[in-house]
Amino acid sequence: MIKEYFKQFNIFSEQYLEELSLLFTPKTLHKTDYFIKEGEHCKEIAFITSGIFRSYYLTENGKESTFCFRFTNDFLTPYSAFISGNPSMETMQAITDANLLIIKKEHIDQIILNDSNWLKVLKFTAEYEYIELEKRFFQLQRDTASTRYKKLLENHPEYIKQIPLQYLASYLGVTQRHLSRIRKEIHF
Amino acid sequence: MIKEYFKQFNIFSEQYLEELSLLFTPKTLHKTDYFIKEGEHCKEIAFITSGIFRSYYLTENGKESTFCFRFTNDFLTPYSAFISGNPSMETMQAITDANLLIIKKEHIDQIILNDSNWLKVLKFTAEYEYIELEKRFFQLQRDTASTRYKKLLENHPEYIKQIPLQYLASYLGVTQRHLSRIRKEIHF
DNA sequence: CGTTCAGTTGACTAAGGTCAATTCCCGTGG
DNA sequence: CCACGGGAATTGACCTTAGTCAACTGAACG
Repeated sequence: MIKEYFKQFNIFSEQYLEELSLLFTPKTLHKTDYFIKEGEHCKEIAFITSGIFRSYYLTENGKESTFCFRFTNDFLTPYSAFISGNPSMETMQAITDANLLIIKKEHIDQIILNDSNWLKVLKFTAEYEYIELEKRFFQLQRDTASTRYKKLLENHPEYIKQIPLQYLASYLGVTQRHLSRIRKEIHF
Repeated sequence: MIKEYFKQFNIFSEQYLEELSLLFTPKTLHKTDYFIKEGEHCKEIAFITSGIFRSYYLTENGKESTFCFRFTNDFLTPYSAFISGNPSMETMQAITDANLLIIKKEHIDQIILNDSNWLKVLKFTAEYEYIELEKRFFQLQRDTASTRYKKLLENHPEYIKQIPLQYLASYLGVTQRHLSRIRKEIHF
């Protein structure tokens, strides 16, 4: 739940969070529907009440490179487009049927205006996202594809269970052909 | 200059920046000296008045993987260790003789305490660092080593001029042997 | 002139990509 | 219950990219 998420900051009163919840409106997406496409501006943010999303961007030769996945109880936003105001590089697509709670970006901008509690939350979020991305960067730079798969298996077994191999391969930065080789080698 | 850097935020008065400058103390490092080593906590931040630094971390087989470089007029800090308070993954080493202006982290913590101007600066910084890192991540995930080198040549020719190939190769995520191949192929 | 350090190159190996064929799985309709 | 159609995953054969190790070149400098 949204309220649960914001409680971790120990900043907002129960009543405030109650009111905040009212600003979100439900929305349903079906498998293969888009939340946002490359080139669009970020006009809304969503909280995923059910479903899985994939974020990808396009390479020069027109192929898709998977950046990340978002699951139930995650927030869903093209983060760099959200903070920069630039058009999104990412395309975010539902890979299962999904239910969202949506809030307009203009709403957010109003809420956080000159509010140092929200400033703290956004600073925390940016720092958190940085650290997570840095971890992935380190892995991508120094580990072999096989090591990356093994670590994913340890740290995020839910990825391997719930996500089609085609997307997993692209997330790990290899082809599906090669991921198959890796899986064969590991599961002996 | 430090004052110049903070002027971009249009937040601080000339006088405030003057006082701020006084909190920094000069320090000289020689080529191969360390600013911080892996495992240490981040206790100070530096502004580079002259020199070049390299940040790297260690891989499983004991090799070094170069994360980034910092030049004159950049700030120098193991950013993720700074924001998280955890021991640094990064080792930061001078690759030329260098002059720094140092400020203690405890000083910073005092200054920013409940100061919403500084909160804005730190939020901006975190978001900026996130976006820069995301760009590099995208490149690493989708481009070949050859493309990465070409882009570096376009966007940061100063890297190629000023940094030993050994470190450049590691920054690009390849061996020096392979970088040599790439250079040969490009410079016809 | 030797020494040292940075960069290049050759020969070989390993990791990973390409393309296409095949198998597996599962749902749906007869 | 079976047939078959389509999407997901695996595999084979071959090619390209990148790593390993070691020898070599070349400038820099006392």
